[in-house]
Amino acid sequence: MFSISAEQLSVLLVKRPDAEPEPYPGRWALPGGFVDVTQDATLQDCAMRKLHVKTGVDAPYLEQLGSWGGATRDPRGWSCTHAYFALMAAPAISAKDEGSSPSEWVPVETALRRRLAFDHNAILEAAVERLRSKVEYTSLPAFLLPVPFTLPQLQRSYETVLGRALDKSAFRKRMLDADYLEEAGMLTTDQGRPAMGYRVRNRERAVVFPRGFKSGEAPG
Amino acid sequence: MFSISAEQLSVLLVKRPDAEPEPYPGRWALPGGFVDVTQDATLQDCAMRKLHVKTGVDAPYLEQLGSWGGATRDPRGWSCTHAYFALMAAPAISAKDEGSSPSEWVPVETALRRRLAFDHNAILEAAVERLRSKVEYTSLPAFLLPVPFTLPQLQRSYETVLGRALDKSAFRKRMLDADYLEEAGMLTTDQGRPAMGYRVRNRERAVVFPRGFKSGEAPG
DNA sequence: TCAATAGTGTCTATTAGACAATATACT
DNA sequence: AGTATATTGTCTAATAGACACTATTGA
Repeated sequence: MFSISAEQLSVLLVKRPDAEPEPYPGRWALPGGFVDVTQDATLQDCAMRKLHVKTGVDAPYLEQLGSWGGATRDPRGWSCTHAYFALMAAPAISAKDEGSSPSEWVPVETALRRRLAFDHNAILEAAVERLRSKVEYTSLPAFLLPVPFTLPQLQRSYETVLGRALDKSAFRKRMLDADYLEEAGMLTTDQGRPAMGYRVRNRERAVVFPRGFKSGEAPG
Repeated sequence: MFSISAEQLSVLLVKRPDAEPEPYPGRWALPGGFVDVTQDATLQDCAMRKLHVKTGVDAPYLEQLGSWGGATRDPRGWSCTHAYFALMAAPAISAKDEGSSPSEWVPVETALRRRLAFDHNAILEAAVERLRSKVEYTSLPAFLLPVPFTLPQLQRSYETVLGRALDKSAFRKRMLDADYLEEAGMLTTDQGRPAMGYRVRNRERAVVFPRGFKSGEAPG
């Protein structure tokens, strides 16, 4: 689960219980859990359920990332995990409001420097790589903003994920030419001229642009 | 497992046993099977093993496609499958040389019209869609050819997958500018001028071009 | 010499980006 | 007015595609 927190691309981590029978006690991990065959009709349903429990968010952008399976990734034996990645607006309140287990939004660079539970470092790396590469040629960063948002805010969202500046004029042309945004009234900001607010027309799927940004990495 | 057979993008199908205890007896299905935790260290290893058993091919292009899990996809109960797709050169001999179970290379359009076992129609659709969309901006069709191959052959491979003609000059510029091919001596053909043979430098991963072909669908 | 295919050259329309200029808010 | 930000316009360099042309083989 990704969001922009403190001007940085951040990921939600949960702390594993300290109790010994569980593997990796006390370690930070990506949110997850076991499929419950009594309530999860599909893998996607399971991911949605976990996500709702953790964040209260109902309809984020959700995409299957991949599956990791093998003999050594869990000390309890051969196991397989199904990773999804979700994009959502920065939560107003910190994620810790559940009494259950501690969780926090951590900038991805920080998270990757920690030794996460299981093979979650590898999974997070893959997720960040996929996100960064898709941001070069899709509208994904729009899902990291609360609606409505302005084009300058959207541009900052792109720049935050990509870690480099983009040209304003070219950026606006790309977004408006793709015709995936609809106007949602003027928004006044703290300072300066107000800007048009937008929302994405179809929150189910991202828009794909015909090419990436200049000198941008190509999709993987 | 995809290949080009009879000038068409084709997929390997296997016939399920007629014995009743097995679900979907006698139906055509995508090749697959259960993970064997005693010999498959990872999911990827398992996919490689299945592929080798079915086709004898050792090092094709292999990519994880996605996972399908749910309560209704297998009559025996909640199940999860991990789909990979492989690209390989057209096998000289038909795939049926195993005495085990009947299998055949079928053009994808034909295969999709059949009622395959399980949810394999959906999986095959996803695979074809992924392949077609990635062909717009990657070097994937190079893996569908025996090496060495000529640029005209490579172009036909692209055109076969995409189902439309490409401009020769632009195509050659794209391939050679990407610098992912190395020369492998002249090849004489049945008729006309001989052509330079090429092989891909790195068979592990596909090359990504900075943009798609004109009017091509964008990557998904 | 002809048919067939491989390979190259030229021109043009498109467009992403650089960057300057203008517009609109608040103080 | 002056500052800060949003939005638009102009110019240019890069390039993909259209298409004509040349090159090299065998019959």
